[in-house]
Amino acid sequence: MRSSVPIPSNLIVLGFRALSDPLRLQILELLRQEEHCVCDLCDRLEAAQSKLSFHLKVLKEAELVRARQEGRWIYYSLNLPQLVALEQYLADYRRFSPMRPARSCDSPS
Amino acid sequence: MRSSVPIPSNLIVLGFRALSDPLRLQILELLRQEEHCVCDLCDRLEAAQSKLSFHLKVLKEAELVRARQEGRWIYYSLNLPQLVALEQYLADYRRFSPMRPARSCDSPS
DNA sequence: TAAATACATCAAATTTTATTGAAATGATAG
DNA sequence: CTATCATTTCAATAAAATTTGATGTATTTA
Repeated sequence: MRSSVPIPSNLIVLGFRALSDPLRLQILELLRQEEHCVCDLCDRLEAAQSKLSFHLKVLKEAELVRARQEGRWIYYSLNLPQLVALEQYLADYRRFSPMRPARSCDSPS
Repeated sequence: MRSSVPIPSNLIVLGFRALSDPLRLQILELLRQEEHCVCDLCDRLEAAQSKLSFHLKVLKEAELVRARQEGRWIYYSLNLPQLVALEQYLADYRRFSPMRPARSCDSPS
């Protein structure tokens, strides 16, 4: 076995990627209190509908939001468990990262 | 006032962006236990040196890692405070949420 | 001093992601 | 059925991120 470093799950990577854009973070900010339909988000964020639709898709594929259809509106809301999953991923660094002195580069372990 | 939705800080966005790549997460995974020099990371991750140098720069600009020079080696290590800052950013979503995440059985409190 | 090592940086090529406007879909009301 | 509204999807383009190989810069060793 050559690379023994664990490869992070795709959903984790997708999650952080989805969070790595200011507009998407603003969307989440709006969804924090209550669900919103797209036209609502368009108004609040002053962005074109197709633009928001794209970013909502990124968020949905990362499972950070959920979509619920009611009539011809689609309401988006936070998917908190996945946000918590990312939080936990980061929390593990705080909890299980003992700071050790470096081992010398040229002395084999 | 046109858009009243708070714009997330640049360091937060940079942080999540830095976390949104499998190789970079693998780097952090390796740095979790101890600091490493670049050549060490190259070996462990089987990646070209210039490639790692690029990704380390991304991580450094996001302030997720720190670099310390010793002789001709540069040792990288986690910058835990910034990881915690991102964790906190996500934790804030739990506050205004209608649901409470289940508490894990083995984490008493 | 010359050679070797560790790493950064640059430029070019490639890949990925974002933006835009228009067209398509799908629900609903008349 | 037709018109309308909310939203998605598409295609073209633009912009950004990533990879790669070469080169540059210290630092150490011979």
